[in-house]
Amino acid sequence: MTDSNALVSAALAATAAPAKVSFKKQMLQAREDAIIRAVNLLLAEKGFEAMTVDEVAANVGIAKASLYKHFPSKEDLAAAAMAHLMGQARAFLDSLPGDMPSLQRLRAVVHWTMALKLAGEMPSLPSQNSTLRATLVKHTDYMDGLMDVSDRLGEWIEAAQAQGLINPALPAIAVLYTLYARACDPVLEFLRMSGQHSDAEIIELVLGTCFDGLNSR
Amino acid sequence: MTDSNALVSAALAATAAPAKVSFKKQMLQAREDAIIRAVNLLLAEKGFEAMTVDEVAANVGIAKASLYKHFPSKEDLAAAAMAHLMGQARAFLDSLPGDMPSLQRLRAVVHWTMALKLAGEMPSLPSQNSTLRATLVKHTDYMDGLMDVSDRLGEWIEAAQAQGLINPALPAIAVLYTLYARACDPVLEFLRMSGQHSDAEIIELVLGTCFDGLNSR
DNA sequence: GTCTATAATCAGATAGAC
DNA sequence: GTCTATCTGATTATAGAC
Repeated sequence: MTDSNALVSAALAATAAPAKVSFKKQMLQAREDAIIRAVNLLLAEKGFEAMTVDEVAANVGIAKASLYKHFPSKEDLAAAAMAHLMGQARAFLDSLPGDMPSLQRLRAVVHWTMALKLAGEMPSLPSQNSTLRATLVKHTDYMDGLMDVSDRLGEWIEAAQAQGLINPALPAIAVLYTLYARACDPVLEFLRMSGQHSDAEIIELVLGTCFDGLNSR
Repeated sequence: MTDSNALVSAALAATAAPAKVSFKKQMLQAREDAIIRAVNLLLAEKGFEAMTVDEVAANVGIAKASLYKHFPSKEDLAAAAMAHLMGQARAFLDSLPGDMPSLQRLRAVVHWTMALKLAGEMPSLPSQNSTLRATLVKHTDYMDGLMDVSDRLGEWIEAAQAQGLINPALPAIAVLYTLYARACDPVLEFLRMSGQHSDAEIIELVLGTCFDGLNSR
């Protein structure tokens, strides 16, 4: 090996070594993204209990043991999917025009969650499973995202109440919970199963009953 | 054995035999009622998937094998609980005063279902489980009850729409599904967990958002 | 890190004595 | 019909070679 080759090697090492690490990290991240996508779809389709780790591995196209190298438990798979969902939600909140009124923002968010659910991309978790809850509250990415989203929605709710557009007699926390609950509303699937309406019509219907109620105005 | 004893025996047989069958049937029915009560509570507390047949047997105080003499599968346990719920619902519908306006009837029904849920007596089933669905649709008691309840609620909905009290632009089926969905609304548990309101206040809150919406009126 | 193979556990359902 | 004991299958998780 000549001196010039040595120099070239050194130069390559200086640049390629970090580049190779980055590439490996990219591959790792890409695989984990694929896993999370698969988990998300399965959670939306059949829920946490009915989803099996074998299915996840099969859908991703890797062995189950490889899955456990990335995520230490089934609960962590679900937590990662929920954290990803929170990331999507924050991105959507960011995408709303700066001059959009608070009430319209809230409607837009609920519209987005309903569309996600009808698209089969809204993961649903049991609210009673205690080991799952424990994993979720320890997942800082998820919890940070959830709190950020809640804070921002809470501000919009209070602003809309101050404008007299949302019923000021309702506790803001009750409004927030109602919005979250509408993201998982089974009425969406029921109406789709009835086969009488398009997805867009279903969303308008349920969005309308959420904000305007069943009674006439 | 004397003739008189024979006569007594015959008389006892004529009366006691049917009485004994009735008694046995009563005991059987009482035990099955106890089973259904236990299933109902467990379904309300942890849902179908998390409920185990061992738990049901333990709560009733009998062996698991005995349980399977009464009900052939876990799905049939859930179906029996749902049929029982439909029976309760029909009794409640019957109990409403004959002169009560349609809209008030609907509100009363939703109030009743929410109270049941907060009391921990509203069984909740996954809407995706296909083998469970198959068992449910084959259970004629349950299906008859469900259809009767739906028919009667449907009439009240259309009457309230004809009076202009419920939004006539909404398909009646969408209103019906919404009322059913509010019986399982997770907002009830969320609000209770927040610890800020009494059960009565929670029901009024959620009942209000259901019929009046989140927006101001 | 990925794989095959396997451990360990749990839950639904049943056999067979009484 | 009720019991104890067991079967059967599915599922989470891991060991160990490469």
